[in-house]
Amino acid sequence: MTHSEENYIKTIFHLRKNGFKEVSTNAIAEQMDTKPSSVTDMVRKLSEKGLLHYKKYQGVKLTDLGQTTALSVIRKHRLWEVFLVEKLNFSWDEVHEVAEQLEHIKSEKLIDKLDRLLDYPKYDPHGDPIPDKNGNMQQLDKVLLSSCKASEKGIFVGVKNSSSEFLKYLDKIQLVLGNEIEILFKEMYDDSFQIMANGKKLVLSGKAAMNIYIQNKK
Amino acid sequence: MTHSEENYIKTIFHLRKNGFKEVSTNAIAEQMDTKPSSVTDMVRKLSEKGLLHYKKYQGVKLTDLGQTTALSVIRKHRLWEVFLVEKLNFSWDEVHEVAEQLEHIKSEKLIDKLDRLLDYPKYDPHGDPIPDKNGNMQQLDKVLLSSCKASEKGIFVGVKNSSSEFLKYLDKIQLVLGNEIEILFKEMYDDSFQIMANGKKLVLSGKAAMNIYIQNKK
DNA sequence: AATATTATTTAGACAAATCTAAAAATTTGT
DNA sequence: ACAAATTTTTAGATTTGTCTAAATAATATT
Repeated sequence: MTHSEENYIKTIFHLRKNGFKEVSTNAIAEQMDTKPSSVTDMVRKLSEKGLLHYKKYQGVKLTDLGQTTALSVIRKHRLWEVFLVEKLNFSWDEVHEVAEQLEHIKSEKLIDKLDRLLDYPKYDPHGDPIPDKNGNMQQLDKVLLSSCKASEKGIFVGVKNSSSEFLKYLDKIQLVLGNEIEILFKEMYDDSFQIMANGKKLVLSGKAAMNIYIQNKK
Repeated sequence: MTHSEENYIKTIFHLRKNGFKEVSTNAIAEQMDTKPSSVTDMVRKLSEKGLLHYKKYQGVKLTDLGQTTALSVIRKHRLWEVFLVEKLNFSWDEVHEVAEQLEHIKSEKLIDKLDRLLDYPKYDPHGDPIPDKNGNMQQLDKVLLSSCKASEKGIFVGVKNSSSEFLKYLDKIQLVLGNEIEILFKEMYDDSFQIMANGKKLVLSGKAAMNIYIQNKK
């Protein structure tokens, strides 16, 4: 598989996960910053290779082989991200770009050994689950902060958007994965939140709250 | 720079080092397992990019920019090899292929941090020197075992040929980088050597002796 | 020095991944 | 339900890196 093919498969996997049944040509094109006509060509090729189901005008769906392939690439990406943060002291907003390259290195032995070096991590630096060798991953039942009500408590376990700007913003306000969060107040006017985290009071905009996952405590 | 371009530059650097003034089209083609006509095309392109000097029918020579580029790729390759052996417990005969892929990852920060993680190694697992950020490397004044005479002593500091077969052979006879070697006898009939290494007597063929570098003790 | 051999380049083609522009199919709106 | 808007596909072109086959230049041989 080429880098490009792997990127298509990975993108289709992510798009499908985000609630689409069949993934449309335009959606793929937009996500990958390419033209719909290019997507049609590639999708046809991937279909011939048995990685996805494709019928003209009807979008695509990964086959089992396609799923497996996607999970393998995602596993590599996330393991490399952990390596970059844990072993090389990258900050969590710097790792994505480099991991995009590293995920295409072909060596099963390399990934197995990397996994062992990192002590078989279950989550990447952004809280996303890392598939194991068989493609199984441990998904926390997390909810968006924006969907929570006043007085609820939880633990900050992930971000929805991993853009560098958002991650740097979280660094600045010292909100760190694993922090306990208590919702003090929700402002209905603009959907902003007052929370207590890490012993400090914080105000989060509605936009920020829509990108923070917390694991609810009952 | 593309992977392919980097591979050409690296190959040309190595060929030139091995005693050629101008590197010929055919030599490059043979080394890279491609056709001379492909080399001509690529060499023309690299010349336009200012990485090497090229005049028709007269072979090529790297420019300063080309040298620098080659050393940068070689630095990455060798650092990754150290990482694979030291941190992931690869054996020295398994690292080359994976490092061939990793050497093309583009991130200066990554390499700087990897260098630090490994504590700024000066040599790779085969004894080859690792260029620093400025392209400087510490070349030992080593000689081939095959060029030595009886009673000479030295330290095994490198291999000329890093083929997997040769490296596995050395593993089998337990000859390890850093071992002290004493030449007991050179058999003129077939250029084989009797040596003492590691407290053990070994017989090395002329072929093996031509691929073992030792640092002479005066 | 003329000829044979070898090395190198040129010309034209191909596969991969992309693009633009136009055509066709599907979906939407009234 | 039919026209309008949108989505998707097709057709043809481009770039990169490669190839084969033929032509040309350089080198070696006698």
